[in-house]
Amino acid sequence: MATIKDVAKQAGVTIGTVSRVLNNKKWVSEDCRKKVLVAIKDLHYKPQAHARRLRQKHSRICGVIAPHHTAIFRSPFFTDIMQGLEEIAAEHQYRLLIHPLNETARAQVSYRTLLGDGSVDGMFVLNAWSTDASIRELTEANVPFVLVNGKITAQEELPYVGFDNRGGVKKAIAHLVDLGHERIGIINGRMTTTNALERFQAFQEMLADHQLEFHSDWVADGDFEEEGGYKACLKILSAVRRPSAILCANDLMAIGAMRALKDKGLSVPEDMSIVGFDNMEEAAYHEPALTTVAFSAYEMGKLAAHKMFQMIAEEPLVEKATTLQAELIERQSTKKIN
Amino acid sequence: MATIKDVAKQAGVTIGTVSRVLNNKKWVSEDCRKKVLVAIKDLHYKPQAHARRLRQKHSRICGVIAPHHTAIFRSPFFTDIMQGLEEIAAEHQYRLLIHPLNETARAQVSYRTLLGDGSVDGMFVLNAWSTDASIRELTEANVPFVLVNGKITAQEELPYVGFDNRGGVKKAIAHLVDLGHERIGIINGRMTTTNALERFQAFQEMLADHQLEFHSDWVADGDFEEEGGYKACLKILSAVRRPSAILCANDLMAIGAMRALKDKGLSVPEDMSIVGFDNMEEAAYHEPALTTVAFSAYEMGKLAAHKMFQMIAEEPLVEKATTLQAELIERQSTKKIN
DNA sequence: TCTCTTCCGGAAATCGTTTTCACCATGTTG
DNA sequence: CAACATGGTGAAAACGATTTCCGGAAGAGA
Repeated sequence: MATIKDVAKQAGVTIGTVSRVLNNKKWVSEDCRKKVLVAIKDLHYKPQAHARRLRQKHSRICGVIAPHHTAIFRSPFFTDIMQGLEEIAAEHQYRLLIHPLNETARAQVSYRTLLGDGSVDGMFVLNAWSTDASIRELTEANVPFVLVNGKITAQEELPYVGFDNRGGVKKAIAHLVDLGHERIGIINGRMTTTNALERFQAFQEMLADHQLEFHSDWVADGDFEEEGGYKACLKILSAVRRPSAILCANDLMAIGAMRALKDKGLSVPEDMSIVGFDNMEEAAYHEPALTTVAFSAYEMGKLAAHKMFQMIAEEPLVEKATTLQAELIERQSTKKIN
Repeated sequence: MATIKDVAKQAGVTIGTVSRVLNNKKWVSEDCRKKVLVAIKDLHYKPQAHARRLRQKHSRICGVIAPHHTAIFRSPFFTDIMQGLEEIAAEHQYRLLIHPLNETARAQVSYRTLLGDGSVDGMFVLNAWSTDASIRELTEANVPFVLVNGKITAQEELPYVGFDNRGGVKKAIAHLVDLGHERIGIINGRMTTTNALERFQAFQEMLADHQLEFHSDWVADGDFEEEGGYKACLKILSAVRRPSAILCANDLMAIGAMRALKDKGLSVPEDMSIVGFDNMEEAAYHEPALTTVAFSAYEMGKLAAHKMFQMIAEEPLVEKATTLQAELIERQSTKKIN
């Protein structure tokens, strides 16, 4: 490996001069610059990243971590976020360092440890749990970070990008009310997540706003999984009085719920209207096509990255927490009630 | 930020001693070790990664690059590979550095530049094109690398992990022959990729083996996309004599092909048998369920990572190129011919 | 008591850069 | 002509760790 010394010797100058050429600094004669450039090319010289970073105190690398998930690459949701992060990172010539977490590491992830070693200029924290107090370590680490699609319930406002769950639920409920529904149930996601929490809270508020009945028999947890949605739906169907519509906190559970309905001999939307969340690809192909509240995880990733690079550039953040607007996509799984 | 000097001062020892404690070296008294440990904890000290790496010449980081693809996180195929990489990396306490490539960067990616700066201990190259001669730079860079799911057509054998495409095609054709098919068409993927190339070559050979007719009217390119599969199928259907079965180089094209057949009023498998590749999730749900050749991208990722860590440990590779076996999954899209 | 290990701490070199500072020519101004 | 900018260069000091080498103290054996 050629070092800067070799280049200097070859070009007949000192390493200081080589460094100036490398970093496009002023005060290098055209003559000298050329000599150095030739030497660099001849020796296939490439500055050592670590040496450079040691001196410069930054790495052009951002970390990505999802503290509560094992198979980070398995979920289209995560990967959509990362695609957004990646594209904006590329624009800034930054790279993404993925922090794998095995079973033991996840149990006791220390953000101070992860950030304190200076290997990243910033950190994206994906899907943090609302109960994860250790997030607060991030603020002590003195490294910019952005919480994405999951934040802790805390007093202080941390840099955050997420979905406008209230707005989404509002649109969904308004749609169902428009169609004449008065008995509306909900299949929830895991309540440690921000999205599940906010969707459920908004659900309750919207029912109150429309002066609709809230019935605990019409509430079930589905854990954001297809199978969970199936079971949750069965539970709701076992109620003495049934709702006429069910709001599902994501599409996967909605598909599970529709499977349960089919198994029980009920048809969608004739016997039950279903609304999902996320607008995943299968939602459009499903029979019947699923009415759903659409959010873009990809856009969320881009937004998060933009926020990050503002912080890295030490520009003031116009808003600490940003939410993405929801769009209701009406398909065949909801129907006017008679 | 506390440095090793601060810790040394606090503990009343020299930095050499602190370093020995940090790296669990011998010749440190229990007494002294404790003092240092306390100081480290008190000061929230974390060794600077870059300084350490500068000295130690390795980073516990592996790079991941997909030189010919923009949206690396968009394909379940890539992300499955990465999930495999990630899990094995976690076992070795390695992290993954994703190299984003924007339009301009992709055009002139230089592996020498990417690897020469010493920021990664190894590099995974995903889906390299068979025509990409610049891959050869990797060998000069003196950094371990593994080609995954895509290799160049070259004399020398490079470290590679991929699918046993021959075996897969062999099983698919044998299955169709068993069912009595004699006229078999193929919808190809992009021919710059190893998988498409190998699948097509194997297809031709297997036809010859079974002494079946090879007809250029029954061959079409579908670019690995759903829409491409649709168009390619239409092209094949326009032949004067039609095949009775079509092999599709991936499931996405198979689904497109089946859509084209449906549009033309033909039914699968009654009028046409279809075999796909990859066993993507939708293949099982599709109506009719798709018979397909199953490969596991996830396993491929794990295998690639294992190979990588063998190389990093400087153990001799038992085999340079490894291929994953295929499994034929028979579903409803193929049928015995009368 | 002397010497020879054995065990451990401290000083200094090193990794490969960037950055600061000093210096020397030149040319410019008072 | 003195004083003073100014552009170009080299020498050396960081950056924060690891690693090597040296030497002192303690303990053992003669």
